[in-house]
Amino acid sequence: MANPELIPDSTSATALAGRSEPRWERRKQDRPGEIIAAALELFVERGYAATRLEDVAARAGVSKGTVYLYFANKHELFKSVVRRGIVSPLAQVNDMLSGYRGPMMELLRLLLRGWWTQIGSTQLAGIPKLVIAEARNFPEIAEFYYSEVVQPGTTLFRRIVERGIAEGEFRATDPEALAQIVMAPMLIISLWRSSLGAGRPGTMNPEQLLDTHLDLLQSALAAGKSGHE
Amino acid sequence: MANPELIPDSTSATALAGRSEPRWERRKQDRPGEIIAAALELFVERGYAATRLEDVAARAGVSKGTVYLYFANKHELFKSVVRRGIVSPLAQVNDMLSGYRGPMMELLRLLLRGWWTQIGSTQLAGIPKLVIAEARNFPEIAEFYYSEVVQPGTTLFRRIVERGIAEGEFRATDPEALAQIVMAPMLIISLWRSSLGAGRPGTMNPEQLLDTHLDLLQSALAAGKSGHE
Amino acid sequence: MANPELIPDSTSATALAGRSEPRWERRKQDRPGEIIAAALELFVERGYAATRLEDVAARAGVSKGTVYLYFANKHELFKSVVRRGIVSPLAQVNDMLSGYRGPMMELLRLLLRGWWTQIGSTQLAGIPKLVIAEARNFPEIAEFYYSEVVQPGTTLFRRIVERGIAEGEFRATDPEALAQIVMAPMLIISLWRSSLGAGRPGTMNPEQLLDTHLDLLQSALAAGKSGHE
Amino acid sequence: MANPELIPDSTSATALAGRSEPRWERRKQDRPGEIIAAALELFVERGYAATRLEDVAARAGVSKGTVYLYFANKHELFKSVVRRGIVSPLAQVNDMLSGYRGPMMELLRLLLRGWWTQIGSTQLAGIPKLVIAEARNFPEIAEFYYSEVVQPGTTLFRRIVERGIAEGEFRATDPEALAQIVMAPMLIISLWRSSLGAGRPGTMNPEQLLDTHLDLLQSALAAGKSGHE
DNA sequence: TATGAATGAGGATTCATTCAT
DNA sequence: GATGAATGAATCCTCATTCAT
Repeated sequence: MANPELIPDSTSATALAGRSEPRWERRKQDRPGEIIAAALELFVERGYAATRLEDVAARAGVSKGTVYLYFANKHELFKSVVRRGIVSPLAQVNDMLSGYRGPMMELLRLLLRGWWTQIGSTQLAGIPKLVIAEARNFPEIAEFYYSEVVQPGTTLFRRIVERGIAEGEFRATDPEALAQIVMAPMLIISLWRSSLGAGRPGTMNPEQLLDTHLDLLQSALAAGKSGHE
Repeated sequence: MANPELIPDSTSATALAGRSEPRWERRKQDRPGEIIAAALELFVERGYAATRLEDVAARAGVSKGTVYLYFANKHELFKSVVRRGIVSPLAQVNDMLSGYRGPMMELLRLLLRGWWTQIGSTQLAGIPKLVIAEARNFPEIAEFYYSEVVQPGTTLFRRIVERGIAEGEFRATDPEALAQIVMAPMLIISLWRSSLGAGRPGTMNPEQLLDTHLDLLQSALAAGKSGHE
Repeated sequence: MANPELIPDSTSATALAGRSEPRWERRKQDRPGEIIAAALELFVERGYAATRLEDVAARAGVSKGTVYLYFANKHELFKSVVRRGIVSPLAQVNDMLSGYRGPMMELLRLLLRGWWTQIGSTQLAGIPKLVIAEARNFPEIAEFYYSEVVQPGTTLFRRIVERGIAEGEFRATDPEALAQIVMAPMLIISLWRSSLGAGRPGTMNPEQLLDTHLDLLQSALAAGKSGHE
Repeated sequence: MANPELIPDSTSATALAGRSEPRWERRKQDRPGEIIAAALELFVERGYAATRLEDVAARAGVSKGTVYLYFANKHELFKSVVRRGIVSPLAQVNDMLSGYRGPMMELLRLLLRGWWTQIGSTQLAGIPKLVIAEARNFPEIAEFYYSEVVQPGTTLFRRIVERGIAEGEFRATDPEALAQIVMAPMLIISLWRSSLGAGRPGTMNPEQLLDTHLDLLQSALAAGKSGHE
């Protein structure tokens, strides 16, 4: 049996264009893709255990048995949902990075804003909630997410910060903690949109939040250079 | 039947003293308290659905039937766990605030460090994960958490910021977004400790993270004052 | 959890008395015993897979869930049925043997007739069919039955035969094959009664069959002594 | 639709020659024959319910749908397997009998040894286990097996015995019981080979068993003539 | 109060069967 | 004829909940 969730997305030329559609659009006859999309919605809405396979099937427009045609069991379906939900964002980020030249602060701005248009505003924003909620019950997923998202993400931002410091753009600060602080608002936005904020539109303005966050970072990192001299 | 989870915690004189024990310690023969404590552990570890009442009973050292003596059903037990997990932190925060006089930046430092010793480093840090994971299935809990924690918390920090700006301590910034940014690392720490980071000690240094966060805030908010003049 | 099927039958003073009741009668409140008895009937009637746990529960007069209170799953219930169905006959046989003194031919007669009254004419006669039908799917049961019934049984009869030969009562014959031949009619009777013959009363006369078998054995083994001289 | 299982086997000239190949060899493109052969193996190995049609199809080298091209459903496939497994042996026996002249004891020896080479040592030996295990769930098969195998077989051996007695070759004995005793070892061998003994090569020596059986019969029946006079 | 045996609704999973291609 | 994707009835099993003691 083929592992449909591992089929890489063909291309991503438009990655920086700001489309809000997920990269892995539902193609005609892409049964596993349709099932994963339906499962993502329901898992995010209700959580793993409260999601019945029958509902996933119904939302995907197939029968219960069809789900088992493509996924060995609920556990595997969940893992496929998360894997695909991780693979796709990673590709987006790589797109954002490729060939960047310029100030580090500008890169941070590009990444956070790109994250919002490519990921944060899409269904993919539901993945962190899923992973956080089920990490204890899915050690494999936790390990996967840690090594494929958390670590690379932290490393990415740490390197940007380190480069900024090295080039005199930023003042000296603990890079590890700084990287975590830079990423924090993205997590807050994801979680809010897929959890408490789900029924409360207007309670959070993600773009405003990200912009304020970037402004503060710029001030803090620039200020440090002269302010402490 | 009494609602044990609503019994207020006796006193809180030692709130700022830095104890790491939860305020609602298990008293002798405090059956409901023991059950709630056991339930909190298991709910955080496994999630709501994956936690069996039988295991809660076993961990509390009582029988399955006894749980139903104090809680109408699993739903109510969960709500009691979260309510008590919220009531307690709120009391702590109020303690931290009462009678503060001094610079706002110092108050922020006091609050975040106090949060770590009083809440973040205790079992109570598991509550946010619970609420985030089950918000969709427990609208009542979501509403409760939103109105009792999120809104008051945001308001609290917003007012501090506004006062800091008014008094010339901070530069002008969007207070709502800033409040969310100030709180973000506390959420990140809570979630990390109760989810992905559970089996990965040493991957996060909360106190370092909070300190760096506070330093950046200080730089950013102070920098602004002159930087934009 | 206690292993109810391993609780030894209290006594067996009446072992040779020819009761047709199973030794492990259903005691008041012996839930597991009642469930095993019901399961034995249904497994023999329909086979393992075609027996629904719900039907077992219904025949035992309990609910579905109660079955799982005493047996981890269908597999374990089946194993318990077979184990108890083996333990009991073994005790019977030991009773028949204890303290026997006399001619070996008489012992064979005693064993086969005792088998009929104690086992062959009771529900226990259904066990061999179960084991034969499911041996491939239950290697553990197969191993258990082989080492606890087939081997000891063959050894028992082989020793009787060998002793008969040594004492000049029987003529020399291959003891292993002879033991299998001596036992064969018991298996034929068991299988007939629990399978093809179930709806065909009168098609087999087990006592007549055993008597004829014993007569033939007597003739064959005695004849040999002089016939080959 | 043709009933492929009723197509008679072409010839049987070599019936007494001792081939160990089944008579109904798989001919080129004999789809139903291939499916039945695969089904026989799996039914014997696992039992009726535990055999999945998909596995039968796979072993026969066809697709699941193809099975339904030739057999209305699983039930019918099973009946076809058993019918063909019965038709074939019956033809073998008839071959063994045709034109026999000589002592009855010699005929018994011929039949039992012929049974071993033609049936007992082949896959056909699995049929009795199948029939015994599923008799209750397949009354039609039970009836068929009873009327086509058990009754004719018993009648055959009864007549041989009666003739032996009438001609003074054997001593007087209950012919019905005797017939059953004569046949018993064949059943024991079949069941052993297809069940408990499947993973235990060397635990039974069928030819030795049959020879000992025949020797005992000869002694018993001959001895009787003079021994009881 | 406290217990734990008993219940049965709910949901994951299997697999015989169908049918469009 | 042949295929195998799709279906959904059937059944195992879990666990929240009840209640007699």
